[in-house]
Amino acid sequence: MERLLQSIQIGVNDKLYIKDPQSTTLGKRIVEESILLIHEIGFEAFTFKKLGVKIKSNESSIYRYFENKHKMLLYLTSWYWSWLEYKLVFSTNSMKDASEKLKTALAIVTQPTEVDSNISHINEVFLTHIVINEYSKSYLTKEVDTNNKEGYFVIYKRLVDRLSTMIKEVDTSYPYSSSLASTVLEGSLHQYFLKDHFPSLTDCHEKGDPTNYFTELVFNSLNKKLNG
Amino acid sequence: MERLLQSIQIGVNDKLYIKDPQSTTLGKRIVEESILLIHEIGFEAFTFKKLGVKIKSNESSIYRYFENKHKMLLYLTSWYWSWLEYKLVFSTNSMKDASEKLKTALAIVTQPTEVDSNISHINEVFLTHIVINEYSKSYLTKEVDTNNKEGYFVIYKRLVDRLSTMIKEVDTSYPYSSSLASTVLEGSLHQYFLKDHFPSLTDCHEKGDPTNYFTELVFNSLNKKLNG
DNA sequence: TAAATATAATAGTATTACTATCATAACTTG
DNA sequence: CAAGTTATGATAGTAATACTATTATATTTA
Repeated sequence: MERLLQSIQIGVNDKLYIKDPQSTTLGKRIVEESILLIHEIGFEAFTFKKLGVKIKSNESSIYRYFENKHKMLLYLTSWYWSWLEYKLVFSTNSMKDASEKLKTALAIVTQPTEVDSNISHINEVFLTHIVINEYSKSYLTKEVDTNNKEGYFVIYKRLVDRLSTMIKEVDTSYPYSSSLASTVLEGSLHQYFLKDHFPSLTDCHEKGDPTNYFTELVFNSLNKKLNG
Repeated sequence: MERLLQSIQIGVNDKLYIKDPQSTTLGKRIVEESILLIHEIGFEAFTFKKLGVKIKSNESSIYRYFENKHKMLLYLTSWYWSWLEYKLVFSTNSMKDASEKLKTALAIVTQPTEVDSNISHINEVFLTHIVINEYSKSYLTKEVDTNNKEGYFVIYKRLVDRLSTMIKEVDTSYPYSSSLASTVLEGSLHQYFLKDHFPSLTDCHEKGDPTNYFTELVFNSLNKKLNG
């Protein structure tokens, strides 16, 4: 799978950048180092000026790639969801049994990202951390609806839809497949956050816990039980 | 219940303010109008200067009540969770059957806030909207751990704990009571957000849907079923 | 080699998120 | 009711942010 992923272009909405950062060395460095810097100091404290210093380039050069840091966050998180979507599709598309398929899908979206799969200059471990800590900020804004109309969230929406479809394939009669799918995706990020900062609010302390918790949650909600 | 609530002091951590806004007319106006303004323009665009203009007072006077707008958000959201906690406690403490109790609790925490119960100068409908749209921002920061140590999230944590305890009272063997409780609280806010901005990602379009969805989700996870 | 393009350097602006100081208004207590 | 205390208001000032604009200098390409 790693080899397959290496040859694939992770595609994000081209309105998210002014100039495609994948197209130049500087662009790649901007993306690469922005992940490290946001991870390090957090999105609030992150500025293009600081990034410029870090990459020994100029603030104004970064502005030629991204309109502002919010669009950059949308770019990075879209990249992440696109990457997850590929992992999901490759792992499940050959599967026939709907329950096994859903089980695999749930594992993909709830497992921790532990190794940098070296697709590119992008550090997926740090990026996952950014998604956990900052993704909500990308849509909890007054501009959500316009941003949504411009297609900035299509990849995430498609991912929820894929999960929702897999849920329906296990139990057609279940009326909350979209809610359950969105709960799993959002909830999984939340459980990882709680594990690090509010351990008393979660039971997911060990590696496989989020996957087990959400797998049980989903299959207990559906008529056709796993392995049953 | 409304009468009971009227006589109760909603208590928030006193480190969240410099001077207790409940203690003066100006303080109450600051809180009252901040809710309207944050609701109107969003937390990012909200500033003490703008609030000063709105309440025909001075920026510097507001700084005498709150250190900064982040602490103000923590104050407002703490107030909200405290209010919800009282509603939860009053509605459930006389109940004996664990399942019925949990069912009632889930209804309280997932129901939409539709009427301003007129406890005070605080508009609970708008405040609920603020919690849905801004609460995550209060903890998704680099300062979470220090803020947490200072007790800024105690009320929320106590609420999750109450829910978690009620879950355990229905099914002692369930190993994810804290995760389930935190999923319900966070997930409920998320479903309301999706309903307004990403309707395709949720099935909760009608009034009672979030309550039904989460009630089913919880009871299907537990051994002792509702009405069974 | 000239032209085109990308990047770097510098300067400048409005706004934000404050702090500090001083004046005045309002309330409190002797 | 006067004097003191405290609350509020007005103004000014600062460093940082989030940009825009301009010009200079590399680097690439035709």
